[in-house]
Amino acid sequence: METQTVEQMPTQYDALNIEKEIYKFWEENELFKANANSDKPPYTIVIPPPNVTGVLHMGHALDGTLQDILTRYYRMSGYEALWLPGTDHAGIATQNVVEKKLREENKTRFDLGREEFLKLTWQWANEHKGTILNQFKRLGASFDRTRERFTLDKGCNDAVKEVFVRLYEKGLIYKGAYIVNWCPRCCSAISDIETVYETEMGSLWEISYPLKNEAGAIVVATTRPETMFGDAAIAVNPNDYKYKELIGKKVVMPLTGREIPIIADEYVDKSFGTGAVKITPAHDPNDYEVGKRHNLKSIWVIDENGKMKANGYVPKELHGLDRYQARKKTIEMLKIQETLLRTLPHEHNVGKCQRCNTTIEPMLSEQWFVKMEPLAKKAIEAINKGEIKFIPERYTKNYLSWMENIRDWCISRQLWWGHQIPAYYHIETGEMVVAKENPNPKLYKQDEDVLDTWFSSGLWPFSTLNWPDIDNADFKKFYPTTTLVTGFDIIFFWVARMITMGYEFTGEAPFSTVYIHGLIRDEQGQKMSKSKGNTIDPVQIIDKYGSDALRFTLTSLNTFGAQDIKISDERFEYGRNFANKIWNASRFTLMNICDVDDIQIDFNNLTIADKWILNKLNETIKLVNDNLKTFRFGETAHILYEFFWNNICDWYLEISKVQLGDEKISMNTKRVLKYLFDTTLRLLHPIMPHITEKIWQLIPYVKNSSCNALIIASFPIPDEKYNFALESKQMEVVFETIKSLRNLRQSLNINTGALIDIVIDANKEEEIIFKAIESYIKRLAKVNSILYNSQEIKDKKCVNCAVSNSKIIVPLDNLINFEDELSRQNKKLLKLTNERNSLESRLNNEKFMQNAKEELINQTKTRIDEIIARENVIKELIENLKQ
RNA sequence: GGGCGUUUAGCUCAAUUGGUAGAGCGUCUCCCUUACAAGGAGAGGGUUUGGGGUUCGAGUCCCUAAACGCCCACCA
Repeated sequence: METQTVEQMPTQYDALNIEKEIYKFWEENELFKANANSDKPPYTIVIPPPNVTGVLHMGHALDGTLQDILTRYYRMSGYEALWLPGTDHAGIATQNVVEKKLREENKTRFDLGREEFLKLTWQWANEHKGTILNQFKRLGASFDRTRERFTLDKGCNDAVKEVFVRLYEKGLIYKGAYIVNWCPRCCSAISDIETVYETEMGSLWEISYPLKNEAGAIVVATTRPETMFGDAAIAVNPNDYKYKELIGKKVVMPLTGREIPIIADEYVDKSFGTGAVKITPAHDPNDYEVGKRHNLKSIWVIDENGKMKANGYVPKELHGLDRYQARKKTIEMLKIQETLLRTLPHEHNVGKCQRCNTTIEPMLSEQWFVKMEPLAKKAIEAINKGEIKFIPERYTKNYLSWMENIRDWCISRQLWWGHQIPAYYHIETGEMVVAKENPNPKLYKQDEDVLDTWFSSGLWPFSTLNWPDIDNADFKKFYPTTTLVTGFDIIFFWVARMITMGYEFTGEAPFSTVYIHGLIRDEQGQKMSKSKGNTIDPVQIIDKYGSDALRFTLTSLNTFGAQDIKISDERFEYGRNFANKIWNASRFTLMNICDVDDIQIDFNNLTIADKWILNKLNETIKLVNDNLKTFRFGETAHILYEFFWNNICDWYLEISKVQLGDEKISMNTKRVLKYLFDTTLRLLHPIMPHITEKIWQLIPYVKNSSCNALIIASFPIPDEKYNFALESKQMEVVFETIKSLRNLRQSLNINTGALIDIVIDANKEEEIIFKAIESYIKRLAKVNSILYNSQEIKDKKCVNCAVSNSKIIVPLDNLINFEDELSRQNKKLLKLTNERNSLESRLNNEKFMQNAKEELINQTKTRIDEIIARENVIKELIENLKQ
């Protein structure tokens, strides 16, 4: 790393350059690389693989930051930490991108053929693979890229085939004809959870179906008149007296004249619409079930592209028409025939393809499914036994209710980009063989379909560790993984599947903890999306504010259990300002400790302030450890911010200026400063890795031969020898005194430059404390002299303030506004009196005395004594002011 | 329809087993004091969404109402 002297450090932190320099340092020294042969206990996180087509968004930035914090924390805490990176081949998304490019050249994938198309897609994927993970690097991600994986690489493909074959042999994978969610744009089946429902305003059309051979008709209500050509029956509720007589009769369909029966089925809701439903088994899931019960024929009238089929069931005028045009045309035709009775406005939920937002067409087709129930069983038990914990816990319920009502998973996709299903059909006989390899390529042809992307993602925690080779070092060392970090939006898509697959194939939980964080939203709480144009690009934020600033801000916003995290560009100023504060405080410290010796802190030569800050640091160490262990990231950030800014910067550094000027304690103060910064930078490192690494390496002596980088330095743990309860309490007097005097100066409008003289009227006990802290008071409150004899200023005009149980008197030569001062003191007194009254009423309450903890009672008594003493001081002041 | 979450200062959010509310930003004063104006010092600002209950004591626990948000289910 470049050497730089403290004097050369600019007054503003140059995040951009320093972050690049530091990341390079980590990479060149291979500090992210995990060692499968080490003796340390493992800590493993596998990245939720971002889409290979993707670019970094704020969700990744948050997710990545949290994973990096954990990885760095455990790495520093003595674990063999592995954060395993990789990308997802993202079946539909990637294929869509490549097809779009082809379309620009007026080509389709069919023009190229499967082999050529895949070649092109691989080329594209390989070109883009690096993009997103390189963007993760800007975040400071300490993942081990020597172990980087891709869900479609050879190893993952082997794992997928192994899993598919085993599940098939167990009877847990089957092929069958069912109604699936069909996306006419993607031209593929999709699973239930890839279908999102949106409420839309539509119409409910009432169509009259005349009875056969007699007068009268039955009126059905439908939202989809274009499917009527596939009707196989009209259904009514068996208990519906309106239609009792009609059950078993036939109707003649309008437009086509085909005859269909009227049947009775419980499924029909008497109160909805007209109480009569047309049944279209090939194009509606409920109708399909009804059809099965009544042995109805499935009639396809819409094809894979969402166009009307050109068959005998569909009127010629509609052949090849898009489903929406066909709907319009059908209505027109019905109107002419006067069989359309009414059109009612109707709000309903329409299923859309999660990927392309096209309206789903429920369609009967033959697909591959995973039988989920037996697999889910183990995954449910695991949670109930506590083998896997969700954090926050409430997501457990979510997960369980989904698992308990799980339905079979449609895993085949009519795409080319993905894991091709390892099923082979005999060219002549059609006999099917499911196997990892084609038994004879001359005789067998592989199934054309590929697997749902989430099928391979579901194996990610072990496929990336070289499963099914369970004897390899990585799998042995790092599986099961430790923590999974992700957003709640993919619990079902991904987490649930990893758990089921993990148990089925490795016999154990793929991870012990699932940490669920919130989702990033814009200032208004809206989801960020490109189409809304409300996205904030993390890379731009890093360029503008710095990576550590981004990380710190995101972390601080991610308080425990938060499910929305609202951000705006300006919010990152918070992190930037903090980074800058760290930078400048460190500059100050480094300048002052450049000649520090390499000797331990002399505990016999510590000042009250030293002991206070060491005590505070020790408390902070405990809090940070506790909060990081329990995934309280936002809280950790706040604790560190508060400690660094309010304790170190606002007080200790100012006090250290006094101490550094005192020969007797100067060197020991430097040692304290060194220890303080060394330790605090370690605490901050997981959240703000770059700036802390940079500064830490500039601290004299801390970078020794056994550890030349903060990233692998040990994380602080609390140590009793730094507990100084008494001195910490005494320091409160310093703070109170200085604050009171500052307050006084401000309210009396005393020139900031002017030094004042003060007289302290204290009891013996407190006088000792005040004498010990005189130098701090003088410096920080700009005091010239301190006297302890109030007699000397008896006749002077004075203004006073109460501090602890003492009185600080400031003689004034110039006039002050006694009215203002009086009201200020009265206000203070009132506040104290109110507090005392409230506390006293507690003590007077028998039940409180019975029920409250003794400690609390004692605390209350002590507090009352304190208040009384202060009240007396203030009352006296008020009397003086009145005179 | 079922489930979950949220509601605290003008805004964004804290408050770890119930002990009497804090921070950042914004506002107002003052200050370029030799680490930092991306800074320092100080001030103002809250019947903790409404109602009821348990308790000596409730932002915190229970009931209830409302508003907002999310997830699941998918009635033509």
